[in-house]
Amino acid sequence: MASSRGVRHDSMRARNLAVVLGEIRAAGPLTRAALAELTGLTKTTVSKLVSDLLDAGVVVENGAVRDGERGRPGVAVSLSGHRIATLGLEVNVDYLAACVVDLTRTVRVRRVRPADNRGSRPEAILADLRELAGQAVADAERAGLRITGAALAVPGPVQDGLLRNAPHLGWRDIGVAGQLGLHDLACEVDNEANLAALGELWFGSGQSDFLYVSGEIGIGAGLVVDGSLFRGTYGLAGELGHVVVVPDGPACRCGGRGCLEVYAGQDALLGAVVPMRGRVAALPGAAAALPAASASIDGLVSLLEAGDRAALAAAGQAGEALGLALTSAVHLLDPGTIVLGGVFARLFPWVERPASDVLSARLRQMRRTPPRVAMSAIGADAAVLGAAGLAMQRVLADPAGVLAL
Amino acid sequence: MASSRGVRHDSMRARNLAVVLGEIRAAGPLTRAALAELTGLTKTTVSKLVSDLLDAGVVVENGAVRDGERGRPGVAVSLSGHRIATLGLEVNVDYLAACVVDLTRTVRVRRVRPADNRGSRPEAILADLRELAGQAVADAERAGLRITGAALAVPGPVQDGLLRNAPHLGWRDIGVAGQLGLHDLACEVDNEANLAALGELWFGSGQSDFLYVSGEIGIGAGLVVDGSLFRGTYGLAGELGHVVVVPDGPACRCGGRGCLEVYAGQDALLGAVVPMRGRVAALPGAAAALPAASASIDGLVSLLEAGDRAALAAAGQAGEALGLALTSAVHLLDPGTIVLGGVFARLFPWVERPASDVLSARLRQMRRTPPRVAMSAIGADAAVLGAAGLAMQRVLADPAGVLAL
DNA sequence: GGATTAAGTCCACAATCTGCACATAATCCT
DNA sequence: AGGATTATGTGCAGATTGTGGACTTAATCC
Repeated sequence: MASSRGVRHDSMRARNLAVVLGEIRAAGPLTRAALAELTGLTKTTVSKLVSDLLDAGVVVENGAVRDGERGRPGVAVSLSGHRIATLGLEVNVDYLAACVVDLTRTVRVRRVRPADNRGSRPEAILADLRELAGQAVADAERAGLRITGAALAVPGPVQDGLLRNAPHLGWRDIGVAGQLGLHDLACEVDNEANLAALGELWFGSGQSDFLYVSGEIGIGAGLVVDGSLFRGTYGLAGELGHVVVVPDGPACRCGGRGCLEVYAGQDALLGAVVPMRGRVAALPGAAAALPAASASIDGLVSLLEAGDRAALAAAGQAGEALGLALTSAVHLLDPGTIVLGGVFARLFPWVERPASDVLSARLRQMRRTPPRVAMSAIGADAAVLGAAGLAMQRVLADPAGVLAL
Repeated sequence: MASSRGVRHDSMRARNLAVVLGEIRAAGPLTRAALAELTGLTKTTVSKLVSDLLDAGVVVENGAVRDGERGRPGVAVSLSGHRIATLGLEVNVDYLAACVVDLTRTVRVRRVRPADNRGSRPEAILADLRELAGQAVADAERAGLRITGAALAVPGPVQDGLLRNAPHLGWRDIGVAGQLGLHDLACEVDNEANLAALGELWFGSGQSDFLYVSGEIGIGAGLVVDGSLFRGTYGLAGELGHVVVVPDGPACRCGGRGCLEVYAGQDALLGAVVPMRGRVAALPGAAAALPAASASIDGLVSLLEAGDRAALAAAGQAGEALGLALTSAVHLLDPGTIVLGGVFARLFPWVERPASDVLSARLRQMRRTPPRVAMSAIGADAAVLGAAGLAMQRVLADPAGVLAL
């Protein structure tokens, strides 16, 4: 219920530019005539707007199309990747990353710097990141791109631009964007899971309604409904990792008991398998520690591929627990489909079946078809890419404002 | 990502009318000068817009205000309850209801007709409801009101205007609005829980961020974020009743096991107390049936007031189970506060404490303050009132379109 | 090669908001 | 009291933007 401002002539024009640009983005190359049809504006107006967009280098004409019968062929316009681009950044536990993405969703620059950021001082890490960002921007500018915005993914909940609590970095209440200090470049900050969901939206399978499950060291999720992110009241929605799976299960670092993270977090997967009552415990040996080879997710995948029994049990249990948490999530959030990312994408062959089975068994009566559980189409870069995508959303939502048209 | 239409002159005006009207609604009586300040429009424009709103009977001038220092006093305008009103309707298991609400949120007409709609034929019930609606509209018209829209609350999930499944009515896939057949009056249909949440928003404690928990025969919830309802992808969000509380608990009618409804639904409260592992079962006698006096919620309240042990245990357990489900809901939905309505409002004194205790124990590390658990300020009419409120939202969102300004 | 069809542009016109001037109505100050 | 001051609300010319129909352009059809 934020008090909204009135519409003036310039905002009318700004809005129409955004509408036209949005239609070009959504429906591929389009002629001016088709745009007039789609937007309800007249051909005259569309012509003028498109002309401005061409001047700004946001769109290009790609030659005549004679898609149909007789009559003068139209000239299709589509997004241009030559001028406008945005910067995505990420701080995570063991690396820093930056990328530059153009309007056509092509990744133009990608830089990753391994680092051990556990328990680090924010100032030092953010100085490193600023340097990395500077390199990425320089690369992009050499390619003739203009960076119009940036966003930063961090491994923890963000409220009002403040990183509340990143347990694995040991950071609390850090005004990240301010300390990063990108000169002249607005930089939004958001949760890794939220931005990874936007990554899936922009660079993934092309759906616009899904719940992205981000299994990194913690487990988070980002819900996309009709192409936009649901953030909840304080921006803290989607904490799938702490959904209750077993009410009197083992303690979780969040203060609760039997959260999803206890059963399907990285610690649980990498050896510290916690039996869910009467299930895994019944499989002899499953509750024991896994062989040493599973000290990393790579190791675990090798064990699973080799058919190691304890590893299979661990993955199966994680899948079941995930299915239980997703059942609650489906009832509460009503996602279109479910996309497993991060660790769960790597473990997909072993995790998907148990999770789907739990989900469909429990949802059978309530929905004719339970949401499909799919694997994320993009890999570990989801969050950085999504950060660039978020910055790009700003351009598309208000090209006039961002580009000073 | 619905393809959006361009802005033309008339839509600019329509939007500005809505902006001005919205500001008057949100910030009480306001002078034209204050409106100009708030909306960013000029005094001239505001004057013209307000003049149209006065002509339409949507707002009234309420005399000069000399709120401050020197200078000519302004004339404040505020919403008028004299002309515009909307109709709220509800079909529920044991009654039909209709109400008429004016722009100032005053309930002008209220009609309830007890009925036993279990396993009934939709045609018959909806014909009764049409009659009731007709009476309410006639009452309103006698009072000089003009009904500009309607909405209908039904006890089950609604998708694309179709009532999917109302287990207690025995209805499946009913195009309710069509069968109701209100001539010339657009009628939206939505879930009882969603509309009760809007009821709380419009007629309750004045907050605009909360999760309304609707404990009727089933348990549902409606999330309001910044004054608007979150519906999920298919309009099925908020099914709190089937959030998993105990993964291997007793079977629920939804096909799942250990859902919240099993522990805190009306059946559970009225005698069929199902022990949650190792908790209630430990209280001797709690798992047994309650005395016969508890065949209704009224009876249960009497027992609780009399200090009946089994009843107290049942309410306490329901509260705990509710707390567990709400924990998951808070992590996923991030509501501002939690408002208990329906049965849980009546049982508030016995249910709130255990629910809050579970919630704060489990959220302690993740949030500085867990969401407050409050009692709904409005009673059993929440859903009908909310239905009228939804119809009113349409008027406020587009006064020009609805009132043909 | 002329008729037909459709895309894109040009130009006069219409809708809406802006900015400033001005009338109005109160308080403040002498 | 009466004039100065201050702020509200309205009238009028002007600016911005979209509209609608006529016109030009470029293709296919016959």
